[in-house]
Amino acid sequence: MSWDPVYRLVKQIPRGRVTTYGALAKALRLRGGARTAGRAMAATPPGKGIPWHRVVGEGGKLLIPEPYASLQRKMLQSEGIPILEFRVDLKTHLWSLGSSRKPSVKQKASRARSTKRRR
DNA sequence: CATCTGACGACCG
DNA sequence: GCGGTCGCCAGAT
Repeated sequence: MSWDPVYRLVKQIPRGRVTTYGALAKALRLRGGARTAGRAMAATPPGKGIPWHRVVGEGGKLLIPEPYASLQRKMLQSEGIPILEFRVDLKTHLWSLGSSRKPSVKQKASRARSTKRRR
């Protein structure tokens, strides 16, 4: 598949270092941009020795959903990379005084498809 | 073959 | 800072 170059690069990330999807995409000139790099990781076949956990979002943010997220944190920490993460889950627990936002349980249904593409 | 789906990120209000 | 939109395109159905 066309992910080969991506995997090859990711495999070269030295222990204790990380990179971002955007950087990856840029380095490889992926036409789809960071997103394509992301898909490449999502399609990463396990057991191939590909250190997918060393690829994070721009700014060092961990974007992947569970159950990978916790695994990734664990692996990175075991490599000596501290994860700074304090902050409560404001998104779901913040009570906006008075009015403002409502904490409804609405799913974020990932990024809503653009207006034309609704289902 | 047609559609839907996103491990993103830049931009805008 | 936060939520929504847009571009982009390889797989899965």
